[in-house]
Amino acid sequence: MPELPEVETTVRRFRPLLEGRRIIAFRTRWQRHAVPSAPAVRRGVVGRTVARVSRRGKYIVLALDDGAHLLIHLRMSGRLEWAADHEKEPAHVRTLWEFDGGQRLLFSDARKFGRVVYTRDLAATTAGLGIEPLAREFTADAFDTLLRRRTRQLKPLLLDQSVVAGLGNIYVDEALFRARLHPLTRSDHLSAAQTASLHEHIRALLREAIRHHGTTFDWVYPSGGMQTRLRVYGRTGQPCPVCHTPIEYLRVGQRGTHICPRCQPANGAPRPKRGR
DNA sequence: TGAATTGTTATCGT
DNA sequence: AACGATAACAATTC
Repeated sequence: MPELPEVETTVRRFRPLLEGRRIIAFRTRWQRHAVPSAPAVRRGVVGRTVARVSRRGKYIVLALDDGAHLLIHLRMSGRLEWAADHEKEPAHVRTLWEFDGGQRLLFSDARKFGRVVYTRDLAATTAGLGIEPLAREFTADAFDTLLRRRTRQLKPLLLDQSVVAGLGNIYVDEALFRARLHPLTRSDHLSAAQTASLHEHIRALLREAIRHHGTTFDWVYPSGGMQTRLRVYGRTGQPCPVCHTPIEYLRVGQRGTHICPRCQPANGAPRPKRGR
C-alpha cells in the first residue's frame, strides 16, 4: 500500500541509480502492466536515457531524454528492486528494464494491480490528479476553499486522487486523528480553524513519514520506520495514545477506518440524550 | 475456503 | 450536467 511517503522514498532511492542511464531492453510478463500496450512502451523507452526521476501523487515519473515520460504506479503490492543481472530475482517480478552496464530495474507486483504508463504528453496524462499536498500552492486557504466547495464526507474526499494527490488509507486515518476530525464529517461543515488544522496536520504527517522512509506493514514495502509512529491505523482495540479510549474500527466507503471515538466525535451528529 | 486488502473506474441516482 | 455515493474490479495472501 505505497502512498505518497513510500513513493517519495522509492523515488529518492532510485533517482541516483536511474538518472543518466540508458534503457537497452524492456520486458513484461504481465501484459496489462503496460499502458497503452507492451509494444508501445517498449518502442518508447528502449534506447532512451532516463533524464530525471520525480513523483506526482502516487506515480513515480521517469522523464526520458526525448521529452516523453514513463509513469510507474505501484498500487497495492508493487515494489521496485535494483539488481545486477547475475543476482537471483525476487518473487513476482512482472516487468523489468535492462540498463547499459548490465543492471536491471525490477517491478515486483504480487497482485498485478500496478501500471507502467508511457506518454508523450505528461500534462494530459496527469491532468486528473489533484493538488500536491507538499507543494507551495497547497496553502491553508486553498485547502479551505477546496473543502468548502464540496459536500462530501471527509475521508472519501481525502482519498480522492483528483482532489489531493497522494493520500491513501493509512495517512488519511492518521491525519484525521491528529486533526481530531471524524471521517464522516461533511467537508463543508468544518470551521476555518478545523480546515487549517487538517491542512497543517496533513503536511506535518507526510513530512514525518518521508523522514522515516514510510510505513512498513508486510512484505510489500520493507525498511520503513513510520509504522511505530502511527496512532490509530492498525491499532484497533488498543488504547488511544491521547485519551486511552480503545481505538474503533469502522467502514467508511468500503474502506477500513480507524478512529478514536473520544478524540474524533461525530461532527453534527445528534448527541446522545442524557438520562432523566 | 473465502474474507480482506486498495486505488481506480464504471455506474447509478439526485 | 455535475456531483456524490456505491459497486465492481484487478489478483493474491493467510
